[in-house]
Amino acid sequence: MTIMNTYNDEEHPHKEQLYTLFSRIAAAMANPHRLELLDLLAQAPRTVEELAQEAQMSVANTSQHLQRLKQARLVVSKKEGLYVRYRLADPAVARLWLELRVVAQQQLAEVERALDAYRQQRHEFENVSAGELRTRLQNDEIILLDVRPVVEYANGHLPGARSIPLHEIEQALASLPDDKTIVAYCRGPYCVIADDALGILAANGRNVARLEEGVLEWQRAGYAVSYES
Amino acid sequence: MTIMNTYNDEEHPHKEQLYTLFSRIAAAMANPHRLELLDLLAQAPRTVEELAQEAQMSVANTSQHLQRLKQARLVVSKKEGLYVRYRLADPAVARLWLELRVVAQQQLAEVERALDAYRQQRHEFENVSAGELRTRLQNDEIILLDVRPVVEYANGHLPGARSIPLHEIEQALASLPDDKTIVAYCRGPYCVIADDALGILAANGRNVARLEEGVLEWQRAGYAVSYES
DNA sequence: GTATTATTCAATAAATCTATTGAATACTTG
DNA sequence: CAAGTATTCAATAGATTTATTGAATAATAC
Repeated sequence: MTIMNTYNDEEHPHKEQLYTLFSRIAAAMANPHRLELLDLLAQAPRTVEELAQEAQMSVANTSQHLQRLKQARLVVSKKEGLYVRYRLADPAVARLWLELRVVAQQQLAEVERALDAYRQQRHEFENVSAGELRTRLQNDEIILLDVRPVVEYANGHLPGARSIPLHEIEQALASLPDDKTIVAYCRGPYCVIADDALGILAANGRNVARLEEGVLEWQRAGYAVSYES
Repeated sequence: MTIMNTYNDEEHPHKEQLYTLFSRIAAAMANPHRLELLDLLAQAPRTVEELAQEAQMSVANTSQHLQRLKQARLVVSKKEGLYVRYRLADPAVARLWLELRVVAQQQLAEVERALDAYRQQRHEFENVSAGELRTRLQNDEIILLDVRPVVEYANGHLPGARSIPLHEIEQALASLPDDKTIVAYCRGPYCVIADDALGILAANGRNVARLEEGVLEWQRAGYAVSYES
């Protein structure tokens, strides 16, 4: 079969340049470590060493990956005294990362399997939807906990959420009412922090449930985010 | 500085698997040719040879790139007699591609420059916004032309648009009223087909304007798409 | 059956990407 | 100024990606 093509690259040599620019963004995201870094930065800005620690990689390696992200303009850095603090270049970057996960989860059955392997208590706790959460929170029927590190809470959290980082859960037990369901959330559906927190709470006889959405997903659904405590 | 991390990979070895799965999607998009293929498939399903022709690459090379896209579940293929026809695996893939371009355009000034180089008549024609188009179309003040190939029009087009592929513009001139502004659109802001069409129309004394949005952008803005003529 | 056509496979060399290592740089503290 | 710390740079080897080429496969036409 022979096809005629009337408007192609012969006449428009600059088309390839455009696709090359777009592909550089994708290439910057085409590495599991860099995605983890983006994921962390989507929660809150961080220094190189903090990122290296959280992502369990060497500082030099982390620095190199950050520079590739920076070159693609997905993140920006600012020198703060002795440290260099990185953050996402724009909220649109977080949306792109979210959209990537949507496609992955829809198309790759492996994601479901890997998620079950990673979040082993995934099916142990009752899930609360974002909509349900809002009404039950307004009716004062539940307590909502943000169990991420404080820096992430400070960078934006769900309205009405109380910050209790995972490692402080046990000490905070006494201050939590035992007549209400405690709902915990963390970075989103691919994060285990909330599961771990709920495990501790459930072991102490509390009535618990999980919100799978993180701040990003909450925002994407059109809900507002709080920055004050 | 030393940092304590209480919930990391030591305890959760499956986390890396998840990020690896996500990165495979990005890796599949990390090549200009594959993005061009995705872009074409976002307009309409096509056979390998059609894609090779449109993207100006060898059939073998096109086939290999298509298989990488297929492996990442971004496209699916169906054997139809002698041909293999590829299409996007899901509308979410088109949304991801759109989101990638949004980030690129926002963050990379080079995109603006490359776009100007590619669409040399970019600033020659008046632009019509999607909202304005709708009202002016309802008031019967304009004619809206879809100048993409017929297969793409058949795969979905803006309501009220008339299909006149670029290479048929000259013959169709007589059938176009000369007392109305003619608005043309094609695949979106990174496509020159509409510019070329408007060039011909303007040279023939018509009053013209361009709609930068393509069907994808139109849909993303929440407007409905027609499939009938 | 044979010839034809569309697509895929296999093999290769050039280019790019990655993690590691140790050294270099830049800023702060005293 | 010297010492200490966070980050980046440079060099390297191993792995992955790419385009090209020619052969292999599968469906159709005669």
